[in-house]
Amino acid sequence: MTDTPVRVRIAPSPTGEPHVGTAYIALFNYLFAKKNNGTFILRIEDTDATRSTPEFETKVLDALKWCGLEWSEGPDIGGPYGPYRQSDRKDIYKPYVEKIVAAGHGFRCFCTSERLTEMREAQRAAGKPPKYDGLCLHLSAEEVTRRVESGEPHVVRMKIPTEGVCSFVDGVYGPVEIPWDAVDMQVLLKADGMPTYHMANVVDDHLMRITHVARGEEWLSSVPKHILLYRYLGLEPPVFMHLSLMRNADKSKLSKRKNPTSISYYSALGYLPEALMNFLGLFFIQIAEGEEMLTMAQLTEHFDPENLSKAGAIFDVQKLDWLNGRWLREGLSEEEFVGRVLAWAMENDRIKEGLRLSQSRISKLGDLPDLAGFLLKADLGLDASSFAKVKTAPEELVEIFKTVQPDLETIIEWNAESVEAELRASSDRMGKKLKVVLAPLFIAISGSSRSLPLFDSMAILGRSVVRQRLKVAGQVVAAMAASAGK
RNA sequence: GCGCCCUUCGUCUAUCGGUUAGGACACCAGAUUUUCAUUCUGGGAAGAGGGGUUCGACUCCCCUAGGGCGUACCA
Repeated sequence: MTDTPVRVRIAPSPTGEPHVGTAYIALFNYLFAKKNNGTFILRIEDTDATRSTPEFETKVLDALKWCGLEWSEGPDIGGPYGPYRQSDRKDIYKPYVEKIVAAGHGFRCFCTSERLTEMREAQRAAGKPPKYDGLCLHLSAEEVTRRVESGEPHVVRMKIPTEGVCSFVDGVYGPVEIPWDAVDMQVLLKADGMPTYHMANVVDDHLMRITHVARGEEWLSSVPKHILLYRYLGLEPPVFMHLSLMRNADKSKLSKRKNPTSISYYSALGYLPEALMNFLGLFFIQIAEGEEMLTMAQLTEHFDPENLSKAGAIFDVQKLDWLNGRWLREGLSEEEFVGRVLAWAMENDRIKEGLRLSQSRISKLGDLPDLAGFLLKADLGLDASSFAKVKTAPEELVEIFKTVQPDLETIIEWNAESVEAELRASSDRMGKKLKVVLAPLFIAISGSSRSLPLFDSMAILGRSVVRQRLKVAGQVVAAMAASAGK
């Protein structure tokens, strides 16, 4: 397209467990860079100060490294256009925002979030699309100055054309037209002084010389805002490429509630990064017939962003399993296989912790697999008989699982103490004895009623594995209740 | 609700107006294997519906239906 060197980026937000969707977009960018002799960079988008944490940032970096997606510039290794963490770039955005305001393309808005919420509710009730009503659009310069100087909290919004359409060509979707009327006066600078995604993204992509922006389909409808920002700033926009999202079995956007979505879940279960990348990469190449087991180099070779499917693909674990099996038996030598297994078992001190907790509970080493084997298992094989020893009624078990699952999601830092605290609180809220709540959880997590301490086990397994086990157990229990009710 | 997008076997897809609509995963059957797995062979399985355009539509156009995303001082 141009002869400027290709530069692409993955720009994750450290607000949760690293998501396979992030790996999917990262892989696309990585392959795009490789294919075009370009540069792949990593930028952390932590402008949401309330949700971003350094712990998640570390996890994101580790997860992408595990995937084998190495970046040439990033917060950990630096580079010529740093810093690569948006919270460290706070001061960089200010002049750009000021430029937009000075040129009359943006304005300060003093509306409270309460007023905005009411406004949107009223609009919705009236059957109108919720949009900023422009209350602060025509404040006099004097009033704005006065209120700013008095320290009144405010944001900066961008102005949007009142008529016409925004036409652009997406690298994947082709020509797209979105009426300006459908675009809201987006906040660019938040009251806390941080830019919003839209502002930071445009400025950083420009400053970091990004030539192609490949990201998820959920951004497609934001493109008009971004194009407008480039125009306001007198900058040339990059090529936009939007990738269809991976879906749950019911076609909704892949979500942790319905599917394991954490990269760490797949590594914890013993999927090979080669297989995961192979699986995800298959969405970016078009193979009519022929070999589907492909290395990163082969994926690069076949990579073809011109003919991507625009329909979101369902995350098919069975195909992943097949590929992973082939990588295990065909992709590794015997020595490599042994090495991988050992490394996997030792990951995150799983074995070490498991052994520590087992020492006082066994009479011979051979008891270990029965006692602690669940720490390594991919599938516990639970069914109704697994809960035979629990005297609690199935309906009550259903209630317990239904309550505990969302409660555990609220935990910020996942460890034995926080899990214990949450489960105690959860039991109290249900008005049940801790024992009653914990007994079925033991089985859900370990597959047995005799096992290692629950809280420690849950901490060792990690939240994504625990989430999946509770989900599976919840389904078993629901089926029990259903058949008991008949 | 409004805006944008999407629609071939259960799933991922090939087909770029003329094919018995091909492949892969999954599934079923058979063979090999002391068991199991692997491997091999075979099988069932698809163009959402309705209108056009055309000698001819999965393929181009329109409508309907279904689905997805967006609609935040979240990204």
